[in-house]
Amino acid sequence: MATDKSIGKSLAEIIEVRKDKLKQLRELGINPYPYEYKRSHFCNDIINNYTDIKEKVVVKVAGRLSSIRQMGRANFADIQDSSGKIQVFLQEKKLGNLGYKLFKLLDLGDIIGVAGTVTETRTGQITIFAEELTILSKSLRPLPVVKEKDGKVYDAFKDKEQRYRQRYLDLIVNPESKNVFETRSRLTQWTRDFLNNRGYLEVETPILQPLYGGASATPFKTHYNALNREFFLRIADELYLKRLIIGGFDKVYEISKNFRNEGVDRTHNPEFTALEFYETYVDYNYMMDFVEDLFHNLCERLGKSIFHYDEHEIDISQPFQRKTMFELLEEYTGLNLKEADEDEMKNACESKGIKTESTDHYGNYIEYLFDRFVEPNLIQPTFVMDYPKAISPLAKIKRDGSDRIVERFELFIGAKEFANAFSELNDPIDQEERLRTQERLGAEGDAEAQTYDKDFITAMEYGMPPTGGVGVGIDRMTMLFTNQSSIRDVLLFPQMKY
RNA sequence: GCCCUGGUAGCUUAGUUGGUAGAGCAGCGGCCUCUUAAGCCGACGGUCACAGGUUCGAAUCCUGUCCAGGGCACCA
Repeated sequence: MATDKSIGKSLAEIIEVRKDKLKQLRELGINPYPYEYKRSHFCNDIINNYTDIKEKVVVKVAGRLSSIRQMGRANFADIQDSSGKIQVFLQEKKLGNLGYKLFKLLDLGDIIGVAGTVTETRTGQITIFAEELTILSKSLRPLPVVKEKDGKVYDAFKDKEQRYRQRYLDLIVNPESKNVFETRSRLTQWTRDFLNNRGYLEVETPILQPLYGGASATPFKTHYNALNREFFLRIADELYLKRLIIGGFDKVYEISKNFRNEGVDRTHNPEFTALEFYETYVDYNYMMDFVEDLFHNLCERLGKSIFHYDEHEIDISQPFQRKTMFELLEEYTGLNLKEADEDEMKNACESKGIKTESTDHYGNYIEYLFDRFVEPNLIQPTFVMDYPKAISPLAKIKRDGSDRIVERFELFIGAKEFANAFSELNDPIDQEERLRTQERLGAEGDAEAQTYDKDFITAMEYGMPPTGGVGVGIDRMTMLFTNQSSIRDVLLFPQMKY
C-alpha cells in the first residue's frame, strides 16, 4: 500500500492540475460543488424506455463521468449512475460558450448533471444529446482507468489490497463487485421476509456484554469507564435471545455482528454477521426443515439453484442430506463408534493417526475424527445430526436416552459449516451443571470452554419452554449465493492491518 | 503464530545468467464534428514497498521490516 509519503511526483501533479481546473471553474463563476440537482431519470431507465422517451422529453441525469472521447468539436462521454451508464453527446453549439468551457475543464471521475434529449447515434447507440451541462462535484484524484470492449475488460482494477482498503474505488469501477453487495443486501432482506412471514419478531440484544457466552470463542475485551469494569464484545447473542424466549416471545431473531478474537483467513473475519433465531415448542427436526426451506426460498428468489463455492458445484435446490455424526464417521472411517466409550474413542483417533492431548475428552475425539475424515467430504448440502454433549453445552440430551449425545445439527455445504442448531436445553439444573463443567474446563486451560453465566441460569430457573434455535452465518451464506470463495469479497470493509 | 508467493508511474504491466527501468491507459500540449479499449503527433511522469548487506555495478542476489494473497493452526 502506497502511503502519501511514497506517492510519486506525478500523482501530485495530476492533483495540482485538477485543483487548477477547480480554480478556473470558480473564475468562470461556476460553483464546482453545488447543493442539488433535480434529475428526471436514471441511466438505465432511459435505455429501457427509449421508445417512449425518444426525442420527446428533456431528460436530466446525474452521475460520474466515466469516459470521454473527443473528436474535434464532437465529444462523446459516458455518465455512470447507480443504475448503469449512458452515452452523452456534447458540442459547443448546443452547450454554449460557457457550457463548453466547463466541459473542457472536466476530468474522468467528476460528478456531473446532463440535460438533453435522447436519440440514437449513427451507430444506433442510445445517447443523450446534451443541451445543458452542470458540474456537481469536482474530483481531485484520478480513478483507476478501466477500459472495456464487447464485455471484455481491459486494465481492470484488480489489486486486492487496494480494492479492500479503498472499497469505494472497487465499487465505482468493478460492477461485478457492486453486484455482490447488492445481492448480499437482498439476501438478508429476503431472510428477514422469510422469518417475518412466519411470525418472527426481530430484536436487538447487547453487543457490549459483561460476560461472553453462547459459543466457544476468544472474545475482544474492552473497558467500560463509567462502571470501571471489563466488558466483552459479544461472540454470540444466544443467551440473550433465550432470555427473550423465557420472557414469552414465541419466535425471535436477530441479524447482527459477532466478534471473535481469532485468526483472519479466507472464511473468517474478526467481525462477522450471524443470524440467530429461536422458536418455542419445536425441536431440531423442525428446525432442519425450516433451514432447508430458508435456503430453498433464497434460491428461488435469486432464480438460481447451482452455485460455485471454491472449486465445487453445488445444487441448493435439491433436498438436503440428513445423516447422524456416527453414520458419517462410519461412512468415512469405516469405524462404528456408536457404542464406543472415551478410551475406545481415543484409540480410534490414534489408530487413524490423530494426535491427542492429555486434556482431551470424548467430545474432542469425535470432533477430531469428524473434522479430519468427514467434513472435507460434505460438499452438497448435508445436515449432520447428533453431536457429543461434551462440545455442546447448550443442547438438550438426545431423546433416546443416550447421555453422551445431544440433539444438535450443523449444516455443511462445500465442506464449510453454514448453520448450527439445537433442541435447546431448557432444564436449568442440567444447564447449570454443563456450564459449571465448561467453567472447570476453562480453568484447566481449555480455550474453547464456555463461561458460566449465573444470570442466564437464573432466567432459565423461571422456566423456559421447549425451544428450537438456529445460528446461520450470513457472510458464508452470501459467499455461497454470490459464488465468492473469500469472505473479504462479501464484506464491504474487510479487516486489514494498519 | 508458522510456511509459501508477491509488492515496478494514478491504473494495468515488461524487465533475460546482476550492467543502472520499457510500454499501454490516464494526465499535459497539438490535430480531428458520430466515437465507444476512438485515432494520430509530441513532451512529461519511477527512491523498482522500506532498511541494511554483497558487488566496480542491484528492480534482479542475501538479511531484516512492513503490507497483501494463498496454505497450516484456531475458529464460523
